[in-house]
Amino acid sequence: MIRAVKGTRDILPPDSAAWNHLESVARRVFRSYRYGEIRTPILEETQLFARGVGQETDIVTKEMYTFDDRDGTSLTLRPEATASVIRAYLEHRLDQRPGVQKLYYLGPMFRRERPQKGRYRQFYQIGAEAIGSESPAVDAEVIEMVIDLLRQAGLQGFTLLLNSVGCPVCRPRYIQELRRELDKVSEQMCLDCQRRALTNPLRVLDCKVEADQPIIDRLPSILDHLCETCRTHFALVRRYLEERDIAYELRPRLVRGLDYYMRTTFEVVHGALGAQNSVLGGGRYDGLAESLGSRIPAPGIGFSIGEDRLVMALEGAWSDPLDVFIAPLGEAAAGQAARLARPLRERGFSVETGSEARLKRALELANKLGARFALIVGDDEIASERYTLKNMQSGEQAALPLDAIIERLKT
RNA sequence: GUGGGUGUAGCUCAGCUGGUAGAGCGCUGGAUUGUGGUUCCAGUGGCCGAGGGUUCGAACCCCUCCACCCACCCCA
Repeated sequence: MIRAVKGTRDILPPDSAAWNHLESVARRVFRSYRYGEIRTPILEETQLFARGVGQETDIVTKEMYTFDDRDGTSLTLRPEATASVIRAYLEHRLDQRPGVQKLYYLGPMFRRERPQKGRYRQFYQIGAEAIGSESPAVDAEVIEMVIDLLRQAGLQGFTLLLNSVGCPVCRPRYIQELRRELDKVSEQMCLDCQRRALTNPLRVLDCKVEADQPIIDRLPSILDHLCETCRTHFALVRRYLEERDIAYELRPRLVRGLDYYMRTTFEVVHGALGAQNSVLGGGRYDGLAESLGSRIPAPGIGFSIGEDRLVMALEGAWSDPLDVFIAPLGEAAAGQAARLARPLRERGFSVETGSEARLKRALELANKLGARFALIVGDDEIASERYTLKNMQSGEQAALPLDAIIERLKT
């Protein structure tokens, strides 16, 4: 048998209802902050990600689905969306439009990693970007919005982690300092850290090995090495968040894996997600446009939610119950059942019409389908134009005209 | 890419020291007339992940693959 390819999966009903619910909450929240949807291609030129995400990142070096098009152009299935959004912003000169450009997106991303809990090769992200301003007030609103979204989606027990990773002025100085300190202590650390100390010292801060923690705690903190501009920016972001009553944990050790992040970075974590406890990640990326070769600046901040993980973290399956199961008795009744179904559907009720020969079978099926009501349409009903509406939970039933049925369904 | 775990019915699993498979749930039908859920009865369903080996005989032991899951790396 042909199966779904590794790391991809089918999302079937009733599970898909939870996804739809989450997506409609997200759209509603985005709209309330006046973000508009952007739909970018899933396929982009490889260069976009190589330069945007960062030549040295894991994503670019080993996780991209890349292939040559027939004309030889190298194409890649998008591993994330921010680079595409910035590309579109520049391509369509959105910088010429008034105000901050506020865009949201949702859809599949692709990374060729070993799948595990909360990690797929095709996974879904819901994200947003606010482009065209360096103001810390924008940072605060973006974070406020995503927290709002999580709340409205019904997520409980999550933690917002906040940090600043500096800018091209202060980060290199910090990394230099970090390297100096690591030279002294790295041999006491785990093998991974010894490797990281040489290749990517910032990653050492992320190490989860228990024995390394005291050592890491004594390493210099980026927050003590921010330049003046970054320091005031971060102070303001924090103040604005506090003014909005948004609780966060300061995590000077929070490092993001994509090269383009600068200044504000944040992440939301949730227990019960396994090793992949991050529900969302985001940050500011003021230099991204330039690294794509643009002369037009596009300073911005954004986030992206791991939809697969958020769905996993949301407890209780979202169900979409069947309102009415119509059980026609006999061939004459089938036509009448269809005539009754239409006005009910027009009013937004979900309706299924059965075709069971015996009422017993029809009710059995209505029960299995989880119908709230069954509507029995037989000869008596057709003659009197009063149809038997049965409440499947209580078992109560009554013969009612159509308008009364509609009223009853609303309960 | 590296480790660990697991592969038996649609699903969740049992199968003792090797004698060619079971349960629960589900699904289908029955307990007669236009009343479901509970109950009872019957039925459906499996090249025991694949290939090879040992053996009179393998779901079970050995080898090799493959798939899925979890973890590392890294990230959503």
